Amino acid sequence: MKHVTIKDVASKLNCSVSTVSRAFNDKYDIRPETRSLILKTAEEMGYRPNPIARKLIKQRSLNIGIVVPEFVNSFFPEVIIGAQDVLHEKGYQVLIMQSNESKDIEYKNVETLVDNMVDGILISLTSEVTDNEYYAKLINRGMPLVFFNRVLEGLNVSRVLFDDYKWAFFATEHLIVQGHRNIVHITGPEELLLTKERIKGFDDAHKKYKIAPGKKVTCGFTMKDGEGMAQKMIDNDELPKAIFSASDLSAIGFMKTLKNNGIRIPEDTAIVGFSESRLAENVYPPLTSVKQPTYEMGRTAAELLIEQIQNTGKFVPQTIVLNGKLNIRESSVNVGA
Amino acid sequence: MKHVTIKDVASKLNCSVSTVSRAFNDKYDIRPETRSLILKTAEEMGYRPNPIARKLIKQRSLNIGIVVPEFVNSFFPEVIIGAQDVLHEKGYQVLIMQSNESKDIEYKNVETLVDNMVDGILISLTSEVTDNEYYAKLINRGMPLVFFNRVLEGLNVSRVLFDDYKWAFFATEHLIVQGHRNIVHITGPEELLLTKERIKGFDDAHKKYKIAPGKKVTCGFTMKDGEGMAQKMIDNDELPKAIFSASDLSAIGFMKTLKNNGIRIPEDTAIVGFSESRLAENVYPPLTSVKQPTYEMGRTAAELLIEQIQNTGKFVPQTIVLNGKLNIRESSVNVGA
DNA sequence: TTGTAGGCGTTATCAA
DNA sequence: TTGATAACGCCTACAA
Repeated sequence: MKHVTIKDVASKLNCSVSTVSRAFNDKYDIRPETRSLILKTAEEMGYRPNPIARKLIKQRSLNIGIVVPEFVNSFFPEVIIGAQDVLHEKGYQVLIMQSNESKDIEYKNVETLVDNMVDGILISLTSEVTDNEYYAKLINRGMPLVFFNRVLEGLNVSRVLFDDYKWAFFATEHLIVQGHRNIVHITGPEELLLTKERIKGFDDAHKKYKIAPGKKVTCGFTMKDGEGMAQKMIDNDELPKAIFSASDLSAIGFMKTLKNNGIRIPEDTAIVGFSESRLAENVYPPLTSVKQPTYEMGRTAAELLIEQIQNTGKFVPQTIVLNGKLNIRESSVNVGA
Repeated sequence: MKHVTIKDVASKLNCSVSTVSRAFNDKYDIRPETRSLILKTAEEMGYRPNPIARKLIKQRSLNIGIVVPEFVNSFFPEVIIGAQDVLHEKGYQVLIMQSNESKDIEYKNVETLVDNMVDGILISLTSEVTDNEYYAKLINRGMPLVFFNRVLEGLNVSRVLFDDYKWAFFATEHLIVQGHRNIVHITGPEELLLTKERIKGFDDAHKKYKIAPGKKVTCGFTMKDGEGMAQKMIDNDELPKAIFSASDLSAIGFMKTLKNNGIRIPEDTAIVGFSESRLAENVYPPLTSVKQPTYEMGRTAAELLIEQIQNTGKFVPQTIVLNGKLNIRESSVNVGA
């Protein structure tokens, strides 16, 4: 497509390109009448300064990139909306990229954003990313970066995360208080820090009540993953009395298979999910789940990033831990006892 | 952040920038050894051609923009994944923007993409966009464009949409066949073409069975919208025997209020949704809904766009209508009769 | 096979 | 207050 350029405007008005440029850059060394004439003419001609050329010379874009591992769950979209609200307000445009849980795509996404000279990046990692090297390099090159939700350790970078340990602890404790002694934790991908934190919370809750540690099984975050896990347990005849799942979707998939097999929830098996989605309160039976402050996570990450961009050099990375809430519903309430 | 440039590489190797450039552009007028030496050195130095500069000179970016009105529903994310699969394969990077159902943000998003010199745009409109003017201009300027799902009429542009008329007809017919004669259609925002099509389908199904036309009430696409609508009907004592809702979310919100008021589904009021979300089969009772081919919609739109980009000028815009499926579940099956 | 130079659309520096 | 000109990083005739 064709762009009207600064030259077109200049030649139409018989003035130099620098004058036109000045009119658009709010410098004061230009006569007001000239300025308004230029602006008017440019408007008529449909001229808009080309930000590509501008980027090239200014080395900044007023664009921010957001990279998420997936957005089939409502979790990331909600975070993005929070971030977007802050960034738009500050005059930034937001470019979103999703990595489909693939490390290769994630790296490509980041490169694309770097190539497009975004001023900063908000990122949540795919589960395939386990080592620091790539991002250490990026940070070293001076790209303002904030990790959220799925983060790495050992990097000098800001992070916004959820207190996975604490809420896994509470979720487990809730099941224990309901009288359960045979709880299985369906974890997320083992590489994720949040998985490790949730496992720790799960174990410590057992310790507090002096119960033998519950079993852990690794599982993905999708509904299909949950369905498969349930089927496996049923087939092996090792379905526990209670399940604490690291994701709502896998919990709901799990429930689905149980229901199809005539197993009652919570009477036969109680279930607690994590990372509340809109699904939780609408499935049957309604699912007990840990609610995370998604919108706030996006806002916080965005604010941190902007602060960093505005204070390059003297900015000290921080880690902000957000709080949550356990929504108790029928899927875990011991109606029998 | 600092970029290694072509000059750095050239001076390191004591050659000219054009030689380096050539090495990266796979032209054959370069000695293989020179080429591989340059590539190797560049790699070591961390040089990557700056696509901003490249865009400026080539006037193309290998980037495609996708603009969606929202992505809280899983509908648009699924479409995006379909489009992304095609585009990645063709070597394009995908920039996603969401408009939050606001016309202003939508236009800004489009401008940002144009400014970033994307090679084409896939777009689904916010409900606030009702006139052609803005997009007519964009098309006129030569930006390759494909509308999907939420489209405009009267523009010379490719469109991928769903046969809303047909499936609204079938959904309604299903309720009629179940014996219902008092069906209310909860529509989407009136401005949307798809809303009009669904209303037409709803009415024509009534005609076919020679039943007096059912009532229509306008409503948003969110769960809250559905909840409010149900409450209003209950308060006014005008709850019908059957509901055909233009969105799963509003249908589910509707169900929620009904359940809270002790109204049985489908015995007291039967419900059919539209645009199947993952929720449909997991809520209680499971919701009858029209399933749309989201992933395929994304693929098709992307393919159309690429075709258009590759044949600028001689490309003839097409409208592709995709098929769907009615998933019949408990929420609408007449158990009483 | 390689180098030189002009240009993509801007902004910034210096003269005028 | 305005204009010429050199960047920004790259590509591509054209010349060597």
